[in-house]
Amino acid sequence: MLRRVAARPPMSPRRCWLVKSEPDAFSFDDLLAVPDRTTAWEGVRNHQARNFMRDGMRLGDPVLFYHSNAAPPGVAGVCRVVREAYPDPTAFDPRAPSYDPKSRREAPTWLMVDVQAVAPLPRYVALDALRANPALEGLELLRRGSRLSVMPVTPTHFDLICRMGALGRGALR
DNA sequence: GCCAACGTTGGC
DNA sequence: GCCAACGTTGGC
Repeated sequence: MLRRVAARPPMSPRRCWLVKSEPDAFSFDDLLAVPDRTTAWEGVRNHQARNFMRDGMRLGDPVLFYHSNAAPPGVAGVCRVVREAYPDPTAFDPRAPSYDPKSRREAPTWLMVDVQAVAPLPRYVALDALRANPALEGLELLRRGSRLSVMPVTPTHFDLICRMGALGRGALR
């Protein structure tokens, strides 16, 4: 019996994302080692990044995991959204570095999503390789002064970066 | 560790 | 609402 499984209407392209993490703090390998290979993306304290999580990120959306402040910086792996935006409890915790006294439980300012590791990129895709690929023109990450920690990536760019990382098709989508 | 490029804060 | 000072991000 045929069963309809499409999670979103036809012609609605799946959105893709990129998140940054400093590997010294939390690397893609760390994500692979965590129970369920799933973590809450806590601590985002930028409104635009928050809005992407709140308004854009949907269950199942694929996400590139980027290592910032690394040597070299680059894309280390792929994960996916496994829980949509919900309040970030670290904003309520006075001892947390990301504590925000202005965020109240009744009206949380800051949200987070859960992401689950899908697969590491067999070949790490370093930032200079991204910059060297003309087909990646327009990638938000490469914009001068870009500092967003959560940003959208077009499906075309997403697929290309996966291919640059030698990730076999079918790991996603 | 340096510093450019941002975002935020707060005085006015 | 302007804008200078300050803090943070993140490549190098």
